[in-house]
Amino acid sequence: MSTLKTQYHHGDLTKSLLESASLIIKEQGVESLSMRKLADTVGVSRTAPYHHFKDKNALLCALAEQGFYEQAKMLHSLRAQKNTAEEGFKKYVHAYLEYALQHNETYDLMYGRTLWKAGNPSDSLKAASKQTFKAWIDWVEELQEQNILPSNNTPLRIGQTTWASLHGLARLFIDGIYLDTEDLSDMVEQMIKNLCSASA
Amino acid sequence: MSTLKTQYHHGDLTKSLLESASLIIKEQGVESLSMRKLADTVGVSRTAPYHHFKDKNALLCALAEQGFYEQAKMLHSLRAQKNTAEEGFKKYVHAYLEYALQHNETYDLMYGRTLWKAGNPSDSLKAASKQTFKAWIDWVEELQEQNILPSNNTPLRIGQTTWASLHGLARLFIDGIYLDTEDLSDMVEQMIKNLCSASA
DNA sequence: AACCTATCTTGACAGTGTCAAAATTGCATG
DNA sequence: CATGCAATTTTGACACTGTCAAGATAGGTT
Repeated sequence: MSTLKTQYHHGDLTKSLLESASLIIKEQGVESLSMRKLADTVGVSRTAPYHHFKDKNALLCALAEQGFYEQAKMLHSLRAQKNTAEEGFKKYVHAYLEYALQHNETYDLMYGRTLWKAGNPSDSLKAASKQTFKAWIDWVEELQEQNILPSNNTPLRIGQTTWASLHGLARLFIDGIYLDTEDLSDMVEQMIKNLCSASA
Repeated sequence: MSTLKTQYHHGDLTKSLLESASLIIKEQGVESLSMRKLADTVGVSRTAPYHHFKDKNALLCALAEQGFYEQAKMLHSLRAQKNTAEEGFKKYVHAYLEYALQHNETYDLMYGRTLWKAGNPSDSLKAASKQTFKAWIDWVEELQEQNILPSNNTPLRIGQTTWASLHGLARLFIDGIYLDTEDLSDMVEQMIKNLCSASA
């Protein structure tokens, strides 16, 4: 038994790596995160990180997973507020996009091709994402009952399409296709109208 | 004056490079396209491509630009068909997603972060994209007049949000987040309902 | 025939991810 | 307390990447 599992040489390399990596991608983008530079900034040799993460892919998966937990926390705190169902939904949509834009690099890892297509999403990442999605679908079902989202299809379908819409909006900004963030709130408002109108 | 500008050693390297690159990304993804391997498959030395494209970035920009022209062609041929406005729109939505999924790697270059955020979109790429977008907005205006798309906002806003929705749907599949393409057509149908319902 | 210039090649450099083997170090046991 | 074990870190190495600089080649023009 040990009191602190990773107090050997560095302190807590795993944690340090994640924090440093998170900072680097936030400030310089995922593509300029290299295992070697990361090791260097943490003050450790090139290959040390490989004893804490199998891969660069594994490191990125861990970052993405953190993102899902953060996002879930946000969702829960929003649902805890006493809002009308409609207000709650609107606030969530705004919050979703705010999160996406503010943590754009993490968002990209969570929902981008880096991990899901080009990479190899870890089992725990898949689990985290699935859980988030399930929570969303459950809420969609409620919102349908409350006549806020359209009921012309199953919760799954409505959940998929509305999520896709938010996701698409997020990506346009995140990926640098749209740059005037001034238009954003207007676009979000219009998107909400699009999503809700079918239930009116 | 020369009859064939690039008949020197290879034939038409520029064209060969684009074709080969297009094939490689289609079959193996953008991330496994390397300038060196590309040069090799075309049968030319490592740095030969650099006399035809300043950069890897420039090569990718050219590929993306081609994509925009293809997509524009598709749009025009669809508008040439004699459809009701509504049918025309529906067909376009389906066609848009079909194109995105079939040419997923090109689509990613056209609308992804590789060029627009991490990279450096060329002027002609920007122009092509802007033109495509403008054509879309013009059409949206028509569709609003024909009461197919909602009129509760400007053509620009409606164009932005509906495009974002389609884009988001496309990305979910392209990026490997959604894998059951069986659900696709259902999701597209629902998406169309979402987009159009506000005008009913 | 000579030259110019577009084209292509060879050599080189800095950077990447990551494997294998060696070195270090802290903890628990004899 | 010493010894050994296992977790941790390092050094060395390899194959790969993009791309610059300098030289070779060869087609068209004068």
